[in-house]
Amino acid sequence: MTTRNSGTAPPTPSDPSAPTVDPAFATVRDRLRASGLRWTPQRRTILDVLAASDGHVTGAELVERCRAIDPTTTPSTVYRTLDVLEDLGVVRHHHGPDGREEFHVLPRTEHGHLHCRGCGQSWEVGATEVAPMLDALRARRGFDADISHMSLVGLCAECRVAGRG
Amino acid sequence: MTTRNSGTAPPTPSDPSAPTVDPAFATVRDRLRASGLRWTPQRRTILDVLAASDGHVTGAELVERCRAIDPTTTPSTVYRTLDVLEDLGVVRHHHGPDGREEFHVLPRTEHGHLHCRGCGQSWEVGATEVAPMLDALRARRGFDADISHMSLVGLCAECRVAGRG
DNA sequence: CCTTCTCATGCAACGCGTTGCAACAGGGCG
DNA sequence: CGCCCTGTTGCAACGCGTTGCATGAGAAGG
Repeated sequence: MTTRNSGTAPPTPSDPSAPTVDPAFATVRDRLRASGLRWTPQRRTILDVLAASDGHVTGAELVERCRAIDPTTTPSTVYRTLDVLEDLGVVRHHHGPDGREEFHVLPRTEHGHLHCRGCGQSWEVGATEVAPMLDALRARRGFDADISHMSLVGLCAECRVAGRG
Repeated sequence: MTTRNSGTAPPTPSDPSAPTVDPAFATVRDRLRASGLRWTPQRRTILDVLAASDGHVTGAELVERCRAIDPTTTPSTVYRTLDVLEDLGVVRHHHGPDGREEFHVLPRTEHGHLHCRGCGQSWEVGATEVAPMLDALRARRGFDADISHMSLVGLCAECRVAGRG
């Protein structure tokens, strides 16, 4: 294992050869340690992959990209690390229309997801847009729904007009 | 297999030795044929299982129950038949908190689902309860969400008080 | 009853994700 | 520096669900 000391230097974002990294990633190492957890080469690989990803990525895609960096990558390690990172708030996951996992990196704002079963496209839906329903559920049932895990399947405007679905 | 007759029984117990079957199941055979599809022993097995189920059942459970009737049952046949039956409206499926399939037999009214990640319980949520959100989505985005596929994960009142999750 | 057209079945293999377990390795501490 | 504790990894096996393909069997028509 190459145990070099690159990448995670807190005070100096001035290495011109290194890609610019979101500061949120830089703290992960310390946040792990602060919880008694470990910083390992495998976790660094996954963090690198996440830093280079945006939007929605499936679990399988992440595994594949990790393997591109380190061919010895194992699925179980990736999925277990993703669980840990979700606890830290680095990623959020929900389930696509087929039940497969989709991960969202560093969500700036809480949001849910819409998936069109006609064209397969998907959209984000902001917290404010579903707030009335969430409030209603909380008021009537005391149920506090996690919007970032929400995934609605249906038909988009285009596909409705086109008569798909 | 205790085949009890449920509350609102229509008055036609023609064959006393045969279990009383919900009339909705009786039409399945003809509706299949009307679509150029076939009525097979395997499909009959699955229909029998469904008729004896209520509430939410996972795919694996259905496979297992079919095997109890006919040990030669194959998963692929069961899942493919469930797809067909979903087209006919006999079942509806959604994905549980872990992404696994859950089937709902003969839904009387459209409804979505709430799953508590604290205690694992789940509840149905009626169409009217989420109608405002659906209307808003349709109005603002033209997106027509399928409520019966909706599955919200969160914390129920009890678990919130207990500080779980 | 037999033919024929097509749908359905079973099998085997696959894909995604999870789990139990033994071995490994961070990293705090003396 | 080296020990030790405990979190982490990799492996192998599993569970759920899907898919491609060759074979089997509904059911309509002669």
